[in-house]
Amino acid sequence: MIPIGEFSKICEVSTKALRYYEEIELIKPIYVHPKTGYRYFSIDQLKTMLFINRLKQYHFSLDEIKNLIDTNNEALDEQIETALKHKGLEIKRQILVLQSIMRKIESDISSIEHGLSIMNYLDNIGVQLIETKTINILSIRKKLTKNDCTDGYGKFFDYLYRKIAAEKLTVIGYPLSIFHSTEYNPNGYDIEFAIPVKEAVTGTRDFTGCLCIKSRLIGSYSEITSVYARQRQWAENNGYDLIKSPYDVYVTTPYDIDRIEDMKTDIYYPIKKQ
Amino acid sequence: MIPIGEFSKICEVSTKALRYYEEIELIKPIYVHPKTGYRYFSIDQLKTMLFINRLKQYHFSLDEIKNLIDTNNEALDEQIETALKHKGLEIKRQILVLQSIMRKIESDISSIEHGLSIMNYLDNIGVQLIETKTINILSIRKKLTKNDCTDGYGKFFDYLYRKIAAEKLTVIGYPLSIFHSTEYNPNGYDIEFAIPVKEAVTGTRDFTGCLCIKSRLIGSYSEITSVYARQRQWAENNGYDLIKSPYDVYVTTPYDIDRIEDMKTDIYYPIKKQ
DNA sequence: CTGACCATAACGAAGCGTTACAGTAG
DNA sequence: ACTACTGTAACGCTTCGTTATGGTCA
Repeated sequence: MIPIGEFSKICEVSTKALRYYEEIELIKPIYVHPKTGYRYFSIDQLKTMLFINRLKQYHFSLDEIKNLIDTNNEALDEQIETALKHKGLEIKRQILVLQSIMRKIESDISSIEHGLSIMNYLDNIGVQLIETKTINILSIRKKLTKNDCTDGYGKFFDYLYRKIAAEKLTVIGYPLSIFHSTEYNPNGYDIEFAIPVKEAVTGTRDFTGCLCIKSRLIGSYSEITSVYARQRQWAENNGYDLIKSPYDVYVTTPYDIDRIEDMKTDIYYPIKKQ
Repeated sequence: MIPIGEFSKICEVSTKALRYYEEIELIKPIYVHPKTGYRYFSIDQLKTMLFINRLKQYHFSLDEIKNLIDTNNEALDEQIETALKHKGLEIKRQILVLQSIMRKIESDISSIEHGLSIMNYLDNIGVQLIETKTINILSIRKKLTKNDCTDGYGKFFDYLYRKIAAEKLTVIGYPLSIFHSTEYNPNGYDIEFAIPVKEAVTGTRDFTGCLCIKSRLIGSYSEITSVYARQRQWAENNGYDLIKSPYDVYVTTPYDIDRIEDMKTDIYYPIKKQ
């Protein structure tokens, strides 16, 4: 029977934490004095506590840990193994994210060292006025949630390309996606994926030409907001209003190139004179 | 003049977030209608907002961002560069931590696949009873905060080794550290760093021998709690009480070996019969 | 008039740390 | 009696998301 303070020292877990763990029913003292409320733990609970510590070190949340401990001992190890593998993947993803952040930070630092402001690139985003022509496109329109987006749009284009192959259609332009919902919507996006084709068949439609501004985004798609911001600024300065459904033309795709930094996307935004 | 909803869409920042940012004075609308309270932003604020987004992506806290933005524009870029470099180091550290977690997870998974429970190693920690001899040590005693600890104890031993070299003393044993404070203390530790030497000179003292239990820790020092837990369990089972000031003897040091997994540390805990 | 947009206000979440105040073990 | 330990209770931190309720713009 070990009082809370000593238990705390052995496991290197604060008494506050131990009380909190009791509250959320993660680990309970084996005995609580009915009058004083003093908590007492057993030597055997050390093992449990060390297990909890280890999982915490692996970035498991207390809730996840609780689920792993609550499990009755049948096949516990299997569940732990599954959980560990799962967490391992999560950690790997985090590492990749951090590494990509590192690259961006380094690139920003080198910008500054070359005398450029960190947001300088914004003013360098070119904007040109262009009158697009009406083209025939094969397309599917989808309402996507945030999650769908992180997976990338590849699967939708795959679908279109399969259809093109099956029906022997003739591709006459780069793939594009048309954003029917306004740019940012926490619930999801309404996006039409399209590929220009020669033949007018079922599933194709006319994509009407109009007056647009066009900018080229080079590099990761995550910079897209900057382009929209710049276009809006340009429109304001030149007396135009942005109107419905901007669209992106993928001049290169991830299939074509190795490095995200080389990706090229043209952003078109329909406009009209104020 | 852009109302909050549109501004939100352009920057991909929720309106709730924008209102919160106003509250903490990170970015304020240029105009708030006095009667309706409607917020309006300017096109120029897009740039600021995108800058904030970027720093957020780099894991800057809103507070840090605020400080970088509040700064009057003199030498702003220099400050940003400093901040970026600093954050870069932080990210690098995080990557290292995550990578070490990955290795541990993988090792645990392989344990389980070999039919071992994940906490199995605990029962394999050996404990032996031993009567140590009194030795002469050169030592310094320090009160350390948590931060000092994460840096490692190297610098303290460096100090001792320099002294040994300067005074031409004879080393007669492995370096050790004696924990005078009880094991876990949120405010810091009271630790004595020592190296056994032959000569009795200023700065040396007798380190009195006593009855101890001894366990060997192989691998990262972060498993130390497990050893303490195991020793306590052993003591309980065998009718001993742990008494003051456990100490660690570094049989290998980081200088000697490449892989943390090969590190060997002997943990001594003085005991007495109940 | 309707629907989309905006406002304020208060609570919640994760995992404890931090007072503040008072009883208890040895 | 003294001191170190323990108890409960309540608020704080960070960054918004989530209702709930009601006014406003086109």
